[in-house]
Amino acid sequence: MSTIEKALMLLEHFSRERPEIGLTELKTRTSIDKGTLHRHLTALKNSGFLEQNYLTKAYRLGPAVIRLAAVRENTVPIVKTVQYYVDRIADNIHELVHAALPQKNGMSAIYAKDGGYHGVRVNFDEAEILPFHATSSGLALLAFHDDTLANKVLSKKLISFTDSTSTDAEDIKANLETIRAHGFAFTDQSYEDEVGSVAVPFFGVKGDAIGTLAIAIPVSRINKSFHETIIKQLIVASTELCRDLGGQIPSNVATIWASKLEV
Amino acid sequence: MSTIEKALMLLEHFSRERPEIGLTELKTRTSIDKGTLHRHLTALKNSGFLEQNYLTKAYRLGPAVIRLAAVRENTVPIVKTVQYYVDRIADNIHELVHAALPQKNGMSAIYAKDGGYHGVRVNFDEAEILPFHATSSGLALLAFHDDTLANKVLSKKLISFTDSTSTDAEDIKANLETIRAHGFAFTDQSYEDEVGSVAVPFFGVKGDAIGTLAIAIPVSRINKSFHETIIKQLIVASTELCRDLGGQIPSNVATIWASKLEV
DNA sequence: ATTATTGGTTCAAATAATGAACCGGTGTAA
DNA sequence: TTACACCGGTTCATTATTTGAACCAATAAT
Repeated sequence: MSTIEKALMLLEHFSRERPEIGLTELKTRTSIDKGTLHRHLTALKNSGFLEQNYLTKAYRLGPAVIRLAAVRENTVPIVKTVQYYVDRIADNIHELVHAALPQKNGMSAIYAKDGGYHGVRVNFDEAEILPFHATSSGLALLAFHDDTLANKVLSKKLISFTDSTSTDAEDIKANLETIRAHGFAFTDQSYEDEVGSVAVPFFGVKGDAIGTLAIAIPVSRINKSFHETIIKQLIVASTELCRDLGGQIPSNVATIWASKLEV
Repeated sequence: MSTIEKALMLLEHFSRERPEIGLTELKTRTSIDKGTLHRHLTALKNSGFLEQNYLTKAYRLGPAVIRLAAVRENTVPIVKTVQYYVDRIADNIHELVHAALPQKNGMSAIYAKDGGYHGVRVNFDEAEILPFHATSSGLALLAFHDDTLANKVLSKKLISFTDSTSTDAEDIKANLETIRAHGFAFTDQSYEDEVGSVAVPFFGVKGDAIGTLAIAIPVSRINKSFHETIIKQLIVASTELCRDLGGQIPSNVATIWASKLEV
C-alpha cells in the first residue's frame, strides 16, 4: 500500500464520537510507529486536512475538507438532491429516514431526517460509519454493487453488534441473493437492539449502486402493511433520485421494483 | 516535501471551474511525471478522495470528502455558526456578504449571502480561492495572523488581477500595517473591476485570525457613511462570532474596534 | 522527588517513490 | 487504409524517501 493511502487511512479514525485524537492514542489504534505517525500527521496538518488543538496537541480534522466538500457537492450535488427525497419520505411516514454513501469500511450517512411524531425514536448519528454487513444500507449496497466489494468486505472478520448480527460470510452471501431478488434489504436488530431497518439502493451511470435510502424503525412499530408502504416509498424515491443524478436502474431491478409497486 | 503533501496538493486543482481533470492535463498543470501522477491519483481514488468519470477517465473529487466535512463541521461548527452572522449582515445592508477560511493559497469562502435588492450584484463563487494579496479577506487574514504566513505569501510571485492590484510585497506589507491599525481591510477593485470590498478577521482561541467576514460592493455604491455602517456591522458580528466559537479577540484589536463603534 | 506518559526528533537501514521508455486504444487526417 | 498524434496507463532499474528503534523534553500523576 502506498504511503499516501496509509496517511489518508488515518483520517478514517476521526468521527463524531472521536473528533480529536492524540498521537499516542492513534498509535495504539493503528499499530503504526510513532515516528511515522507523527510525520504523516504533520503532512496532513501542513495540507490543511488536520489541525491541532493547541492545548492538548490532539489532532482534529482541518479546514481543507470544507472546501473540498463544497467543490464536490458542486460537481456532483448528491447531498442536495438526496435531501428532497429523504425529507419527503420522512414527512410521509413519520420515521427516521436517511441516505448513505459507501466509504471504505461502511456506509456513511450524508443526510437524515427524523419525521418522528412518535415517542420512541431511533438514535442516529450523521457521519457515523454503518458497517456493511450489519445494516440494511450496507447490505443493500453490497447486493447491488460490483461483486468484488462484497467479497472484500466478507473476507474480513465481521463484528457482532447484537445477538441478531449475522457474522457468517456464507449466510450473508445468501442474504445478498435474497436482497437482489426482492429489490430491497431488510434487517431486524442486527446493528442495534429494538431497531429494524429497510433500505433500497440508488444507482450511478453504470447501473451500479452508488448509495442507499433507508428507514430505521423501532421493531414494535413494524407490521406487514407498514412494511409495504415503506418499501413503495423508498422505491419511488430512489427511482426519481436516479433520474435526478443521471443514474441508471439496472433492468432487472427496474422489473422487480415495478412489480412491488403494482401490489 | 513529503509524498503525502505532494499528493494532497493535487486536490487543490479541483474547483467549481475545473471540477474534472484528466491525467495529461494535470501533468501540464503540475509538471509532475505522468507515472508518478498516475500512482498518486490512483492512491487518492482508492482512498475515496477522487473518483473517475468512467467515460472520459477524468478525475473528480470523491465521496470521502463529504463525510470528513460532516465530521469537521460537527467538531468545529464554523460554517453553521458563521451563517447566522452572514445572513444578518446581508439582510441589513443588502449587499453580498461572505465568510472565508484560509487555505494554503488563499481564502476559501465557506458561505455567502447576497442580500442584494440592487440591480448590480457582485459575482461570487463559493469554493473559489480568493488570493491573499488581492482581496480584503486575504489581507485581513494576513494582517491578523502569524507573521510567517504573510512572509510566505509575499515571498512568492504575486499575480495581478486588475490595473489596481498591488503586487509589490513592500507595498502590501505597509498596507498590512494600516489594516492592523484600522482593524479592518479595504480593497478598491484589486481583484475584480468595479468591485470594492471590506473585511474583518475573526479569531481563534490563541487570538490569531482564523477566518474573515467580508462584504463586496460595486464601487458606485460606496460612500463614507455607508462604509462606516458596514464596518460597524462587521465588527459587531465578528465579536459575537468569536464568542460563539470560543475565540479570543486580541486586546489591541478589541480596543480599536471599540473606538470604531463609538463614532 | 520520582515515575509514567505525553508529543516530538534522529539517523542508519529498509523500502517505496520516481521517471524515461514503453504499451495499447481512440480519434483524426491524408 | 495507413499514419500519426494524443490519450490513459504500465514497467523496472535507479534514486530518494519512508521507516522505526532509540532517544529527548515537557507535562501529569504518584
